[in-house]
Amino acid sequence: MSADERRESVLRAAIVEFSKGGLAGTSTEDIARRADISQPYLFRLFGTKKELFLAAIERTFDQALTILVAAAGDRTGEEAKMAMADAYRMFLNDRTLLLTQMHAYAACGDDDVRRVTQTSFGKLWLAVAGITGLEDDDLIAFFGHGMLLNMAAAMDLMAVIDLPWVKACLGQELLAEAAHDEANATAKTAEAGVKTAG
Amino acid sequence: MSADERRESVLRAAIVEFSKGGLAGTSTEDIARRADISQPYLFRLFGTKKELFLAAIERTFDQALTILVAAAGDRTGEEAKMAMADAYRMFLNDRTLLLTQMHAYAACGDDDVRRVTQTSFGKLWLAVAGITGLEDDDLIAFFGHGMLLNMAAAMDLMAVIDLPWVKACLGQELLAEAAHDEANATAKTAEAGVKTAG
DNA sequence: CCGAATCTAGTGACTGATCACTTACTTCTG
DNA sequence: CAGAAGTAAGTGATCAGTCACTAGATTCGG
Repeated sequence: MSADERRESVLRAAIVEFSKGGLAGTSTEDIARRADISQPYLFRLFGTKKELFLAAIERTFDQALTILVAAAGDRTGEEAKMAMADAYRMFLNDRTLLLTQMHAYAACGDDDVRRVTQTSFGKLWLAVAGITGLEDDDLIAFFGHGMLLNMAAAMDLMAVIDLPWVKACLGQELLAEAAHDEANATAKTAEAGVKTAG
Repeated sequence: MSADERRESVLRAAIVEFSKGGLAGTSTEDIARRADISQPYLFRLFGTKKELFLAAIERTFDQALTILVAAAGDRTGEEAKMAMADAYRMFLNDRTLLLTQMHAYAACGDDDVRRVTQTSFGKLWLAVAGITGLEDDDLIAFFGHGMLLNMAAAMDLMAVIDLPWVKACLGQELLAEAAHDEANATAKTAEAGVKTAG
C-alpha cells in the first residue's frame, strides 16, 4: 500500500478513536491498531499525535461540507437550505464524525486546534452562505439549529426520547424519524420472533 | 477549613483546569495545586477523578441556570427570553465554564458523563421552558442560537472579528459589544500612553 | 477537670501502568 | 540494489490512585 493510501486509512481510524477520547484521551497505539499498522509507522506518516488530530478535525469538517454541497445540488436560496437541513441528519448519524468535531471545539484552548477549527468552520459557513445566498439572520438560525442538533446527537438524546423535554428539543422531523426507526426495529424483532418460533 | 468548604474550592479549581484539557487531559496534580491542597487529599474528597469531573459538569450547568433565572426575575414570555438572552453573554464571558461544558458534550461517549450531561441539560431546558412558557419551536430557536454562541465563544471568534464571515456569525448584539470593548481598550491604551509620556 | 479515646483535616512518599516518541533494524518492490 | 514500506524493542516521563502517617480538635469516663 502506498504511503498516501496508508495515511488515508490511518486518518479514518483516527477519527473513530479520537471520537471516544479526544486528543488527550486517545492513545496512538489504539489508532495504529485500528489502522492495522505498527505504532511507530503512524509517527512516520503524521509526525506527531497532534498533527494527526488536526488532520482529523479538518477531515470531519470537509465531510460535513461535502454532504451539504451534494445535498444542495444546483438548488439555491430556501430550497437549498431545506435540502441541506435534511441531509445534515446523515452527518449526525455518524457519531464518530460528530464527536470528533465536538472534541475539536472543546480543545480550542490549544492554539493550533483553535486555528484549524476556526478555519474549517469558516469554510463551512462561507460555503453555506454562498450556496443559499441567505441573509445573516437566516444563516445564524440555520447554523444555530444545526449546533443544537449537534449537541442532541452528542448526548444521544434519541436514546431517551421518552422524556417529554427531549421530544420538544428534537423537533418534529427527528421525532418522525425516531418513530420510523422504532417501527422498523419492531418489525425486525417480530420477524425474528416468527423465525425463532418457526 | 471544613471538608465541605474544601470540596467547594476544589470544585472551582477543577473547572478551571478541566476547561483546558477535559477529563483525560487534566491531571489531578494540577487541580490539587490550584486548590492548594495535596493530591491525595483530592482523592479523599472526591473518590476518583471522574467523580470530580461529573461534579464539575453539574456545577457549570447550575451556574448557567442560576444566571438565566436571575436575569428573568419575575418576567415571563418574550420579555423573560430577551432578558435571558442578554444575560447569557455573562456566562459566555467565563471561558472556563463554557469550555468545561464543551468537554462534557464531547465526552458523552462515556456512559456516566452522558447521563449527567443529559440530566443537567434537561434541567436547563425545563427551567427555560417553564419561565418563558414559549412554544417548542421558539425554544428550539432560543437554545439553537445559544449553542451557536457557545461554539463561537469556544473558538474565540471575538479575537478574529475582522474576518467577514465572523461578523455575520456573531450577530448585531455581539458586534456592538465588541466595538464597545474595542473603544474601551483604545481609551485605556491612550490613557496609559499619556501616563507613560507624563 | 484531667487525660485517654476518637475523629477530622491533611500530607510525603511511593507504585504499577500507560504513553508519546525514538532507534535501529528488516522486507519488499520497481 | 536503492529506496520506500514497515516493524520490534525500547526509553523517559507522567499520572491515577494507595499507604502509612501526623497535628489538632472533640468527646467522655472517672
